[in-house]
This record gives sequence, C-alpha cells and structure tokens, in this order.
Amino acid sequence: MKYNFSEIESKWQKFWEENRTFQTDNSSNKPKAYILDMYPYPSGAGLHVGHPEGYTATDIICRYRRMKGYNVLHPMGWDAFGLPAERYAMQTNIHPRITTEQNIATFRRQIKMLGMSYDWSREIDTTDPAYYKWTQWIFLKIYDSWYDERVRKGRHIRALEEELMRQGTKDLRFGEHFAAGDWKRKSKKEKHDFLARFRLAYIAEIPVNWCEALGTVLANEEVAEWTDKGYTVERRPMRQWIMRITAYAERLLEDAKELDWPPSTTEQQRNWIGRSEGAEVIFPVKGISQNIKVFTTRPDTIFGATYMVLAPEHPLVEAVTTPAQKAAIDEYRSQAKLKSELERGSEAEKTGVFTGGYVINPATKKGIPVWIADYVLMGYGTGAIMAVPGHDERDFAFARKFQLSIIEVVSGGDISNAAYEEDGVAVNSANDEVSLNDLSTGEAKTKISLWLQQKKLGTPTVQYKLRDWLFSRQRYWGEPIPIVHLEDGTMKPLREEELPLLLPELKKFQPSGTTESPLALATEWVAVIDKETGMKGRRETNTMPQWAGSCWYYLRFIDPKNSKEFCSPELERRWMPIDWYIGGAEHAVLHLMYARFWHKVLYDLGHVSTKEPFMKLRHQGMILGEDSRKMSKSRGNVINPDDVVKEYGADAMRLFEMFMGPLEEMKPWSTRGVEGVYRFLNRVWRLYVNEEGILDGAVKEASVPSELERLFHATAKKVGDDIENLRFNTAISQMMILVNELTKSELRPRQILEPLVLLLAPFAPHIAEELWRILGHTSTLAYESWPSFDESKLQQKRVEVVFQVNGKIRAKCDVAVDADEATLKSLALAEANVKLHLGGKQIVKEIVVKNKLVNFVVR
RNA sequence: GCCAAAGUGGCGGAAUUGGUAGACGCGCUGGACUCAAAAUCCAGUCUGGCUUACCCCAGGUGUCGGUUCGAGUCCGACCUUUGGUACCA
Repeated sequence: MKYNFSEIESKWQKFWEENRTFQTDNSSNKPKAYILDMYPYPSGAGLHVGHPEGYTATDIICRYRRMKGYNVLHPMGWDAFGLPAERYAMQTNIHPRITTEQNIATFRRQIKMLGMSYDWSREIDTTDPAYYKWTQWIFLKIYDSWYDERVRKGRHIRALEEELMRQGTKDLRFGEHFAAGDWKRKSKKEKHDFLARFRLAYIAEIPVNWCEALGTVLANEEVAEWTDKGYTVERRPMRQWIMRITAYAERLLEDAKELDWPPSTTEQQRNWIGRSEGAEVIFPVKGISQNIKVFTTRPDTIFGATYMVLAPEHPLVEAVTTPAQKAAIDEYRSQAKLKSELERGSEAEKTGVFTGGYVINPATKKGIPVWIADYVLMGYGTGAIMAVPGHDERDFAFARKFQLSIIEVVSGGDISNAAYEEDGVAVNSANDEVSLNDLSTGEAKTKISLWLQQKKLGTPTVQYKLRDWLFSRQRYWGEPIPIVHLEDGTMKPLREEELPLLLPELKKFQPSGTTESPLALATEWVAVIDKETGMKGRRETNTMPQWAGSCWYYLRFIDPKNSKEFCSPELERRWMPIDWYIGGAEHAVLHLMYARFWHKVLYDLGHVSTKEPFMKLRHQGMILGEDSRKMSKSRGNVINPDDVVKEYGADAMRLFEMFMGPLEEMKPWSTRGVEGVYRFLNRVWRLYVNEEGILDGAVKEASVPSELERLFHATAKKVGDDIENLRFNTAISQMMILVNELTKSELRPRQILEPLVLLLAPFAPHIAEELWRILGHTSTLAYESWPSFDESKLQQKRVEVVFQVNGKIRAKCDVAVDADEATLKSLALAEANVKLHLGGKQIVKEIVVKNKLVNFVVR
C-alpha cells in the first residue's frame, strides 16, 4: 500500500499552523540561529521550481537546528514593489496593489504547500505602508548623513553644521575654504546647497540611463539586464537622486574579507568596486595658466607620455581648443553626448579629434598635443589621461591611427608591433633631475612618485570604478521619497511623525508624459504648503528603486510589528548577524552590495550592532529543464511545482531537489529522479507501516547485529555533518543505504527506526511527523533532540586492505582493524597473485599503511 | 581579452586529509510474483581482452607533461563549458 501523501501533508501543515509550531520565541535563552532566504518578488507566474531549492535548503538547516536546541528565526516575506505590476496597471487600470495581493496569495499558498517551517507571524510586504514607513525613515537617516573621511565613518549632518559654525572648513578636505564667520553669513539657501554636497543622498544633474519604453532611468548595474531583454537605453542628463555609496568603497572592500561567502561573489564585488592605486599628475597647459590633472597607475611610464586625451565632457576642453579646431571639436562632442557608455565601449575603432592645444609633460618638459576621444571616460579618474602608447594597448591603437609618436620607456617587448604592458626595466626615462633608467617597474614607480610629490606635480591616489548609486525611479509603484521641494529652492525632509508618506490614489495609471513619474499626475498630492514657513512646496515625484525595500528587510523580520521603531535595538542585538543567507547568484553585486551599504550607514549612526549583515552566504544553482536548457515558456520545458506536488507530494519534491546534486551547481530537472525519491519514501513507509496502515508488528526493541548498528551510527553522524555543510545529496544517499539495508534484513529494531524518522524529518517533514505519530508519540517531532551517535560504535571490526605491487592492486584481504604492519606484510606475501607479480624480483621498498594497503616496489 | 568556478559511466552525481575510482539514484538487461499488467522484490550493469568463471590481464576521471611507492585529488602548459566583466588609464 502506498502512503497517502496528500492526506498526510495537508494534515501536518494544518497541525503546524494551528499549533504555531514554528513561531519564534524572542525571549528564549537558547542559542540563536537566524537563517534567511532571499525573499521573492511575487510575480504573476507563481512559484518556479528554482524557488523551492533554496527554501528547502534553509528549511532543512532550520529544522535541524531546532532539533539541535537552537532558537531559530526563519521568516518569509515579499519584495512586492516592482515594474511588472505597474506595467500591468497601465494596460488594465487595475491598481498594482490588487495584482500584488493576488500574486502574494499565490506565492504564499505554494510555499505553504511545500511544508516550509517559516514563522508566518513575521511575514512582511515591502508595499505595506507599515513597512515602507521605515524604508522612508531610513532614507531620511541617510539623507541626513555625511561621510567624515577623517574618521572613515558616516555621521549626522548636524555634526558637520556644528563644525562649520565653530571653525568653518579648516579641518575639512574640501576645495573651497571659509571661516566660521563666513558660514554664519551665508543665506539659508547657500547653507542648504553647501550641505547638499556632503549628504549621502543628494540630487545631481547627471547623464543617466533613460529607457523610453520603460519610462524610467536605470542604475548602471541594471542596464545590462534590460538591454539583454531587447530594451534600448539612452544617455540623458537628468536631475536624479543619488546615494554616495562611493564613500563606503574602501570599507565595502575591506570588510568583505571577513565574510564567509562564495569566492566568486566576493570577487565580483571586488571587481565592481574596482580599486586601483596610482597617482594624480599635473600637466600645465601651454599658453594659458591652467593645469590638467590625469590619473595613472603607471607613473613610471611618464617619460613615454607623448600626448594627452581628455574625455569629450572634460570641463577644460574649451579652454585648450584653438579656434581652428573648434568646429571639429564641437561636432565630436555633440556626437559623443548622444552615445551611452555602452555604445562607446562597443566601438571597435578608436575615434578622436585634436584640440589644437598642448600641455607640458612635467617629466620631459616637452609640449605634447591634447586630443579628445570617447575612449576616455569622464566618470573615471579625472576624465583625462596621459597617453603612453608604448605601454598601453588603447593608447597604442589610438597613436597608430592618428600617427602620434610612440616611445619605448620600459624594455622587454617590441613596441613596433604592440604595446608592452608588462613590467620590465625602465629606459629613455631621465631628465636633469631624475633618472629611472635601469630600474625595475616597481622601483621606478616609487622613485618617480617621490619626485613628483617633491615637485608638487603629483600625489598618490586611489581610484574606484564604483560609481554613486542612482536611486530614483520614474515609477508609481515604489516608495515615495519623503522630501518636499520648497519655492525658495531648498529641500525639506518630512518629519518622522509625517511618515509614512502614502502613495496617492490615481484615477488612471499612465506615464506622466514627461520624464517625471506618474506621481506628477496626482496634482493635489504634489502641491503642499509648508506648515512651518507657509511656503509653497512640491513633493518629490520620483520613487525609490526596488532595491530599497530589500536593503533592510532582514532587520524588519526581527521585529516586524514594531510601530515605534524600525527594529528594537535589543532584538537587533539578539538576532544579528544573519547566520545563513541563501539566494540566487544574480544578486552578487546589486542587492548584496546595496544592502551592505545601507547596513554600514545604519551601523555608523548606531542603529545596528554589526558591521556586516550577512555572515555566511551561499547561492542555489539554477534548475534547468529536462532537456538541460534554461526553463522557459517558449521552450515548453517549464516544470510547475503544483503539478509535482500533486503527483508525488511535497516531501518527494523537497527530497528530489536536494538529491539532484550539490546545492550550488546548475542541474537539470528529471521527472524520473522524482519518481526515484518517491519510491524511497514508499520504502521508508513500508518499513514501519503494514498493509492495514498501522504500525507493523515487527517494529520492536530487539537485539541489533553489530554491522547494522554500525551503519546506523555512521548514518546519524553523516546526515548531521552533511547538513552542516550543505551536502544534502550525500546525506540522502546515506539514508537510502540504511533503508536498503533494513529492508533487506527484515529486521525492524525500534531503537533504529525511531531515530531514523528524526534524521529524515528535516528533509521530508510530513511523512516523518506521520511516522512519529504511528510510532506512538503524541506531539510534533520538530523539537525532539537530534539523534546522537556513539563514536565507539562507528569503529569497524574488520577492514579490507589492498595489496599492491608497484602501485597496482594484486589482491585484497579482509583483516582485523589495526592489524600490525608485520601481519599485513606476511598476509600480503602469502597471496598467490602477489607472489606471481613479485616473480622473484628484488623488493626495493615496502610501504605499509595500516587499515589501508601494502605496496611492494620491485625492480 | 580579463576575473572566477567547473570538466568523472548512457544520465544526475559519490570518492571531505595523495591510498580499493564510479557510493546513492535514474536508465537499461535478466529473473521472481501475476491469467496478464502495474506496483514491489532479487540479480547484473566503466571499456576492451581471455575464459567454464563476477578468476585474471590491460586501459580508464577534458588533453599533454611532471612530482610520488601510489594522483580524480598536488604542480606546469593547454583545451572546453558556465557565470561575471569589458576601452576604468
């Protein structure tokens, strides 16, 4: 008789829900374990078989941890703001809230159907005003902060104001300088604008990635995702909210070293931050009293800098351009403006125009021509480079095309063919004051940097590829930014009591028709009078990006109902940091970097107690279709979890997803494979339950053969170890071996069958609960203690030892454990096949490894 | 191009520290049970050779070399796949 999984599964899901089996007790004094899944975006398509993979993994860890005596926090929620619901609303005029609610209901039903042990009382939804109130609150905390480089820390903007009031910009590293008195004399607007240059959230007019079809701007990090889907993204200057994540570049890099993350993920973040050490060097412009600063990582090649290139947007282009070249330069600049950085990059052939101007190479004292070219980007370094065509591939290609001179200053390559970028020995690198000749690249760098510093021509500098985070979106379905723009040109943040700032109701969902978000259509909502000053004001109409909600949701789970604080400090200290975080690798740079950034700001401001939120991170691999290709509707290879559960049950689905292979690998679905684990569950069932559906009479306390006992203890050990290390596939194999052995032996010793149910419980909780009940227990097994194993019982009495001649196995022998070397050797020599291969040859070496092998080396 | 991860039977994958390669599952083959089928159970299943024989011999973990008594595991070079990134000076 097959076990009735659908009856058993719904019975236990109901039991867990009614008994609040998995509700987390904040006041427990057990050790804590915060185990978190990346919460999903509830799409209209419902759960995908990829979702349960990670969820099952964390569920197994949680159930195991509970049985090991931990107090487990394991919540689930919804990353529910997002573009699809809004686009659907534009087509149908159905409010995104309604579609979102429906989608959440589907996701919740599907996740519950899989028997995950979430504490549903902590469920959160980022679109709930009670949640986004605190997203807005954190935004304002960030807005009201600045990064004090002297202490490498985010601080309240008030501290900066007080300092300016006290001593002006004396101690600040900042271009412009004024005294305390000057600050006091500044107008409200002037002060406001000055402080805005320090805030961690600020507005700037910058060229952004505008997507007409989506009607919104995209962050640099997001562009690829949409262009891959066929959307076009153009470059446009717009006034946008930006977060100063670059201030935290060094700390994001530094603190990543302590994280237990997949190496490829940390590596990706490192690359994205893109730290490089070099120097800023000043080149005086010939004829006018202006300097152009360049950034270079190879100051040792300065004698080979035969021309300079500015980004087309560089502010000094006009100053260096001669009248004769003006028309050509203007033409090139206006073309470059239209191109996105992506388009610029994809151009195979280098382009550029000579400005007519010259700068002085400070090392050679010679005048070198200044060009503009779009292979130099304004957004990196200083937007200007000293071009060293002999030792930089890009400069080489450019110099070849425009016939600029190429000089060798590092020997080791052949610069008539290609740029030599490797290290080598400096040549042709000397002037009256300094010579780098015959120095290695490393030595030359040090020497020239010192000289440049003495001459006040250069300073060592660190540059990052990381750009500030474009934070605003022209969308309706996102958190409103709680800022009012007053008629005097200043901005005013909402007071805490005014939060949440609710989304206005719209009669019709449509794009605003301009580059503003649809919120601009809610004219009554937009127009405000400032109560304090009576000034007219206009609400910010941009909303936050989808990443905002996920930057801190893990904190809200700790204290989801708190209406006074985003999270109680006491509970925060109890639960943070997250011990296990599992989710898709696609978030390696986006979510995981943004969340770390917010967390660090909150840490600096004293709102959280840990530097990093996610201590241990793992990604689940993608599940492919049965044809080993990516699942997609068009290929018709999509597997729906509902169908699988209906056919084989949730336990079989969970078990199969864990049995497929290592969690982090990409692997194809196999319906046959599901049948395989389903057969296994049936075999387990029959071990305990007879044809009448009750406990089989054979199940009783009985003496157990030592080999079976040993196998049981080995299984108990391996399953626990494997769960700790996320090796669920081998844990399941081990249980299969034990079950096969029990089936074959026809023995049903209760002292093995009882703990076996507990071992299986994290993987297949429903069947385990039912068997536990059938064994006569009256309550859930969720908090039973994890089966222990006896190390002494693991010891085998006999082992198979192999006998080798010249490393090849010639015989095997079953011997007593720990047989001594002499015994092993004589046993080996007694084997006929060993004798045959020794064949009277001389034994030059004997290797004897206890319990493993004997190897004779003969000549 | 650069960075990272990975290549093991017909398939998914084991082998955790250099010591019996292929655990476990799928598929396949044969058998038991059955009027028959399904389900279930049992046996076999890396390749080639020899043979009465699951005895033995040879080969075998992407390729080629190396270290070692012994390499899937360590080292070097290369090839392929996947993911990321792309004029970042």
